[in-house]
Amino acid sequence: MSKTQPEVIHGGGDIQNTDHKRGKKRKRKGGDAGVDLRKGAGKVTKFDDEEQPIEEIIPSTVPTTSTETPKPADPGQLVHAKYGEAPNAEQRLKGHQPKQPEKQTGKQPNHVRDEREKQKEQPKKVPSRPWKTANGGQSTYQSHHLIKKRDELLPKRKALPIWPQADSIRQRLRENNVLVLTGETGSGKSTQVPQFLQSEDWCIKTIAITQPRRVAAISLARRVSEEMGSLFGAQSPTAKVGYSVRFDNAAGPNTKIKFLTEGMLLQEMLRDPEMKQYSAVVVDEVHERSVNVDLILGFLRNLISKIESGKGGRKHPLKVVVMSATADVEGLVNFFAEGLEQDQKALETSSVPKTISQATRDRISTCFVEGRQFPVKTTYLPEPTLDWVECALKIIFQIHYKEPLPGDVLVFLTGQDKIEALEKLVNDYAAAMDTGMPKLLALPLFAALPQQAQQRIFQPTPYRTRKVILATNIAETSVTVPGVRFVIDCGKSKIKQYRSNLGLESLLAKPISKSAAIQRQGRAGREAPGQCYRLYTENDFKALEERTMPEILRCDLSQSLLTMKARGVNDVLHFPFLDQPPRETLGKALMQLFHLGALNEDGTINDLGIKMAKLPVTPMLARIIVEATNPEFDCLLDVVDIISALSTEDSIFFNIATEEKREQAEEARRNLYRREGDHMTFLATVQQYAEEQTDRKAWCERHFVSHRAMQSVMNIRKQLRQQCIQLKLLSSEAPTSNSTPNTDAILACILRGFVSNTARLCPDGSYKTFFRNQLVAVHPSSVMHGRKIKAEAIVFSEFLFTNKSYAKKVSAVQMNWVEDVMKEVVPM
DNA sequence: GAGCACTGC
Repeated sequence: MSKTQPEVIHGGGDIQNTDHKRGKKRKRKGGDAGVDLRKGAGKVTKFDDEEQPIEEIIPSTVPTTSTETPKPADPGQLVHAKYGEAPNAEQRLKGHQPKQPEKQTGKQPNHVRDEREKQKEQPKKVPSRPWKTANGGQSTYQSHHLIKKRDELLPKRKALPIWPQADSIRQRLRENNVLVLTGETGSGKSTQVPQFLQSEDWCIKTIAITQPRRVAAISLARRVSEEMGSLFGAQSPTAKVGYSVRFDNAAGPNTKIKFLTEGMLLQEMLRDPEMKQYSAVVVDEVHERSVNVDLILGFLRNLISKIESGKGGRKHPLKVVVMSATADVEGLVNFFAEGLEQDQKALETSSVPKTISQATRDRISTCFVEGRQFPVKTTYLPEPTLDWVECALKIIFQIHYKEPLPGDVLVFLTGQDKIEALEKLVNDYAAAMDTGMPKLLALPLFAALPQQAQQRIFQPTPYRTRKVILATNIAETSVTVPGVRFVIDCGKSKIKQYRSNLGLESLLAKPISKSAAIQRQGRAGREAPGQCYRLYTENDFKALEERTMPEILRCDLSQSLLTMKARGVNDVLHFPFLDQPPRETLGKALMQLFHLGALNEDGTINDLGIKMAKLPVTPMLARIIVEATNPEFDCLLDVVDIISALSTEDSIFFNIATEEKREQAEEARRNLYRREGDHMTFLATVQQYAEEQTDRKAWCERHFVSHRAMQSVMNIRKQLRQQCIQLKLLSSEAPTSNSTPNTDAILACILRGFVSNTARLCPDGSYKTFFRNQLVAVHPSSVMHGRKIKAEAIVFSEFLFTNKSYAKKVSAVQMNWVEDVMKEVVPM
């Protein structure tokens, strides 16, 4: 048996997985030969040692704590897969979402439905009649395979902490419509709760279960379909388990359990406010408090109040399960109870009732499930330190000298600069270690790191080596690092905060919250008892905030408010927010929407606003798209290309580490760079990439452009074009690429969306914003950075404060253009 | 001369 998790997690046996395994086998055979997996690439030997136990590979001289090592197939660990560990690996290796077979939307023949009904009565029975697969044949074999897998998984499911509570959970939801379920990490709640509910009498429609991240939605869906012995997603229209994430909808007419990202559920709520296609909505990972989760909870609270007071148009029940890892049960119960109480007292009264009666509170069920976590011993610094990089270095070596192998170290740092600094230090000191010592392998981990480098944390630790993973808070939620027994926590993380009065985002290292510190600490106890070193004093810990400030209190609300308005929530000031954003922030966001032309003077949404809300981009970018359809400008396709590039998360022009490489890259990118600025540079890049028909990957390599980013750009571009056709902004005829882009028209449109992000050149060569006269520097990542001849005015699509105010994604404009748009937007 | 982490019709 292998002790590594990724293999345990998928086992689905598709080609990617097999490759993944092979890669690791080679690696393991290579043993202490080195770290670089790619060395052996291509030379596939034999794989008959597939099941060779790790003990036979690692000589017995290596100190192990094998008695503490949990069973590799621990279902508790499998649940963690939703944090994206293995599928993340798989997916990121591919560079984009796994391609699903063509969606099959054909109507279900009656016999299939009958099968479904039968199965519902006797969930353990196998459908006697194998379904037809797209390629025919194989289905019987496949069905046996699925059932075998399902039966194998059943004992593991039964061992999950949540299993004994199944009846209790079902009972509580029969009594009440809302259940608040606190399930610690490893309890199995995400995979089991939907399965507990699917055979209930009230459950005649689909169960939706939301996830903050795409990979989590997909990997959970795969896991649950295996546990149910069902096909998965788009494999067959009869599949009972599906998922829906951006660019990839794998749910069909027979989907009983559907995992979706929070954003997708919100979009569905726009089309179907009463959620008639669902019998239950399970909101998972509520403790992460994403903006989307807050909106979903507000909408659900309104909907439940409406249903319970008999006003809804729904014909069948709707059950809501709110699942959280931390125990803020009280807050969530009160939140929903308040909705019920308020409804009884007639919705007109806007004042929130101060007291909630016990009777109302009893209408919200609660449930607590313990997790599966090993104890973690925590150590604090006796005195505070300023240099925690140095401090982390000492502790790493202290652990390495004192503690037996295996046991990797995970260090939480704030950002790339600190990670790279510490990486260098660890490597330098490790090189000077006594040759008799086990080796140390420092592995950086942050989102901007190329995928291949990120994958290294999943490769098995080489012989007589201890991994030291140096990570940002990507390792807190998104990536589960296997093999960690020691955590070092610097107590800080970089947080993005939007200041609506300045229209500026800041990205600064701030102290983390207690719950984040506990989350980090817990990463040491996933596989065995662990240790956590906090690089601050116990008093510092006690002084931390209890919870991380929810995102909704620190982000630009204009997009959320536009979504709400489009869904018919006009009075956004009285929307039930779990945490009420300051009135001023709401007001600023409303003003912004008004200036963008999305709202009427009375604050109601207009046709333009409805169109903007339907575009999957920020309101500013949506306004630019609509502006481009103005006959005066007529540059929609070019603008869509630019917006696609602006809205991809990873940068198209990745950073280059060494000086000589950088010069090489500048040279290679020269025919992409445009003197008009970043936006026209993006346009040239997208268009040249799109024109490349033979080998786009090679094109990217030649131009030092990120292929992964460009694939994502093309996905967004396709989606935006489709949406433009639906909104009748674009005629459906095949779009033809323009001869020469009309720069002036394009920049005029960009100006319309970003009037407030404009600055003029001052005599001393600096830029100051038009509105607030605030000093702003052109970011070094811009093609406009360091120009000798400076533009008289600039427009920028990002405004960020780190060590000073930076304009990112900048274009040169003429002073009178800015004045013209300003007159139009804010008539004086 | 610099880059916390997610996500959507």
